[in-house]
Amino acid sequence: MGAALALVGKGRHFASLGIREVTRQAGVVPTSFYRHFRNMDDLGLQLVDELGLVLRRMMREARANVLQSDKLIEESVGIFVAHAQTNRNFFMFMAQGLAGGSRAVQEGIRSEMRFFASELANDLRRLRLMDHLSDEDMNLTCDLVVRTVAFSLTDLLSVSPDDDYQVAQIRKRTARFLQMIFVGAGHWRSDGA
Amino acid sequence: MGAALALVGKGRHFASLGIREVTRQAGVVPTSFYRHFRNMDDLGLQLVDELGLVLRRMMREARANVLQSDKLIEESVGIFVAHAQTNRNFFMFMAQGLAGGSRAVQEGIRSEMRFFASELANDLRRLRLMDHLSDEDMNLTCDLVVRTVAFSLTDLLSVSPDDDYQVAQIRKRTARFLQMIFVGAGHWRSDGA
DNA sequence: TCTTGATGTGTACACTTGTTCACTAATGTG
DNA sequence: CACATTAGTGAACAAGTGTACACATCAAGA
Repeated sequence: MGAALALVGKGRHFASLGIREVTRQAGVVPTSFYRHFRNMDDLGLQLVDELGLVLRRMMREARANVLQSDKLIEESVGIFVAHAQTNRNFFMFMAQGLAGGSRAVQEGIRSEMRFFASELANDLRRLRLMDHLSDEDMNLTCDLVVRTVAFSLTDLLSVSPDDDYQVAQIRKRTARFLQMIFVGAGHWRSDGA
Repeated sequence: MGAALALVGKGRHFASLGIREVTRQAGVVPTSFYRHFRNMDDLGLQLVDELGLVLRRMMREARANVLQSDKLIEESVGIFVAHAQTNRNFFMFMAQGLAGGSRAVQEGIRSEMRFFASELANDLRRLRLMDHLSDEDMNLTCDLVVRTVAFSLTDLLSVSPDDDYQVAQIRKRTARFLQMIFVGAGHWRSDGA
């Protein structure tokens, strides 16, 4: 799995990886592959599972560091960007899987995102933010937030992680996107405005 | 190019297509490929060009049909969904290229999206909508709108085009996303709210 | 210490792949 | 008509691919 991620990190698309290629990168003979996975799709699914863990770690850290701050959005985006950089390959895999890849992988990533959005909704409720929103509209909002961040991920991954200026630019832009969404949510009338 | 799109439409990822595979689908001998393209990346780039045409056609139709209506958002989303269905393979290719694919293809698609967003900004200015936004914030808003629609594209493409219920659901949800964004933009103070 | 389960190895096979080259059929322009 | 350009063909080659099978290594538990 590490080898596959490494190749993805080098710019290859997961869908184009072959068994031999992956095992070669792993420094292992091709037949060994079958000891762990039935095929590449299987490998992809296990990567999605592990991606789930990464996302959960990120969420935990966000929750711990963002409680008391009034700069909730900037902080959260900052944490997201930091995690995306340290787990760059994982997030590349995720971005790739959002649209392409096997049906199953795509569905897996999508479901991780749904989970993430619903956790975000819980947190906002707990912090008594956006209290006027119906449950449905709260989910709508959080879904939109998660999508926006996910899209920013593709921006982030398309620039060098060392290009501090561009990274800061993306961070700022993402934060402003979220601000605009929350302004919209703040003025949203759940009874059909 | 049609053959490549057809394969993408069948669920294969563009990045995983090979020359022989494409020519086979095209009913032509592999060597013929080189009469038209230097390699698969080249094919991808030409597809991006043609995608640009498709998007422009869509824009023209949206402009023609949406002028007088007060349901601007719903209408526009409807037109988008309709085009996404009739050019399903093209839009699949686009969705795939958003995150993966070769650097050049990705940059091409991204630049189409930027163009689209700036055209949208022009239109809104011309209709004297969101007049209080600075140029920069107008661009921000339109960029967010285009991203949101692009993400909805991935939803749309992951359900059967005949599943009218799900398609309608996605259309409604997308429209509400956009409404929320525009509510946010409407209350946005360009001097740092 | 012997057994067992998990992991890795080496060889083999039948296909598929990208690309080359010289050749042929079709097309439209002078 | 003749001619030049464009598109398609068929054979060939070295390299890479997925997968099967029998065998080797090794850690852990009895």
